[in-house]
Amino acid sequence: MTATLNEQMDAIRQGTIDLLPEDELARKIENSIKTNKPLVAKLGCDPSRPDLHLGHAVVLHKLRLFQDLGHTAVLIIGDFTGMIGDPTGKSKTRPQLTIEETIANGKSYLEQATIILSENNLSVRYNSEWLGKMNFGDVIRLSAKYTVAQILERDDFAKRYKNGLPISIHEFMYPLAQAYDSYAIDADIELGGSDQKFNLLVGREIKRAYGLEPQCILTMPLLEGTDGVEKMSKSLDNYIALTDTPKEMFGKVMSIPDSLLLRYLQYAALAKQDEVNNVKMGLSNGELHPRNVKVDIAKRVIALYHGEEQGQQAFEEFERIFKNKELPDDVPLITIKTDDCQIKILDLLVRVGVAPSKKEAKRLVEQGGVYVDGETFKDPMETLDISQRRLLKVGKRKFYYICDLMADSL
RNA sequence: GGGUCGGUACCGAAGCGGUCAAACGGGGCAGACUGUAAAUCUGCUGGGCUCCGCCCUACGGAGGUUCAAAUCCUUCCCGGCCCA
Repeated sequence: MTATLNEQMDAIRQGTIDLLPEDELARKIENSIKTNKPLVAKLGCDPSRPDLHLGHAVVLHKLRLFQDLGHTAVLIIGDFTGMIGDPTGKSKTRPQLTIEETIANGKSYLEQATIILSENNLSVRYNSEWLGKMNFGDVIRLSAKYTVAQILERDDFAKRYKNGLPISIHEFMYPLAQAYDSYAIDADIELGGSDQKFNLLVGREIKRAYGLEPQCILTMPLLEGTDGVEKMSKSLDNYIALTDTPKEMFGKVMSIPDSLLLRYLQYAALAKQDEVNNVKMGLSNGELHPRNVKVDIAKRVIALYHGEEQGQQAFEEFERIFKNKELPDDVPLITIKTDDCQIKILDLLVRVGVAPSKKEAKRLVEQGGVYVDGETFKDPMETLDISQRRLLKVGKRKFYYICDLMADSL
């Protein structure tokens, strides 16, 4: 542990929304330096959605920082709480998962999380380990430590209650269960998205109620998804997954609205505050072009997860397709079995999978979104000869080579 | 337990016997434009066919009334609110 108290605090503070209470954390760090004992930094994760994206990455990178500062990261896989389903930010009750599902998801979560986290000072715990052992009496004792009024302070509960939407009792238990995790591992600080603030604070209270030193809390902003409005989430399909290919990442970053540039620069590309300020100035005085800034962000995001070279390649491919309107470098070849190398264009679109039904295929054609060998294909009733390889393009970015199965093998 | 209101397409939300595959908004898709897969504008948005037309499925579930039901009746399931 080489970083001084101030260095640590400065690094930790970067980009946070809440860091509470700061002086308490400073004391903990001071003590940790003195006694040479690492702090326990906790991050709980909900394995109901096992696909990690850049939104999750914001907090994970912060947890990584704690590791880099010599502290211990404890990742709690909420296999037990997954069965409750965290209601945070939801206007609806979440579906509950079975134990088997949460375990499988938890495993996949861990694999992805370690793309960012170091494996060295990482401890992974499943909260069924302690929550699963509690009996009804334990649960009642836990719930006795919090009041309905306190629980209802939480914004989404309050809103739902006011709007006459259902809240199940078990949802009240979620924050308590999460808080109990903090007690179980004796966390010094818990990280989370800004929507987790309430849950994290419950962790403070519960630890105190059980006679331990309260935890500090740290929240990071919720990164907006590629639509620019909603927070990034899989269910809204506006996410950039950690496991997306470089090309996908590049395209998705390029599709964010200009208004999100600085957010992504800071939280997806992990630029430091002064660089963010410089870019902000550059954009407003016209020195920097938004498109180029976006390209830079895209490259840096890819570099984080796939390496710099991949970033450059993805960039070149993007230029090729969208600027020069050329072909991507890996157009898939799809072979189709026909009797006479003739196929109706509608059938073809359904077979290839670009349209779920013939109706939709028809619409695509009628709207001029289907091209064969570079020419717009206008008649939905027409038949295509595929005795030779044909290039099918649907919309702006879906490319396929189509060929009859028999012809291709010749 | 009683009363009352409600459950409509991917989501929100109109419709309350025929003119309803269902207004409107969001989302999604396609096109135009552009500096980008930004923004803006336009169109489309249940499925099948012998495709300017016809047919099938669909308005919480199951029955029923009617020439005709998302719309009326019965019953069941689910939810909100009020009373107990």
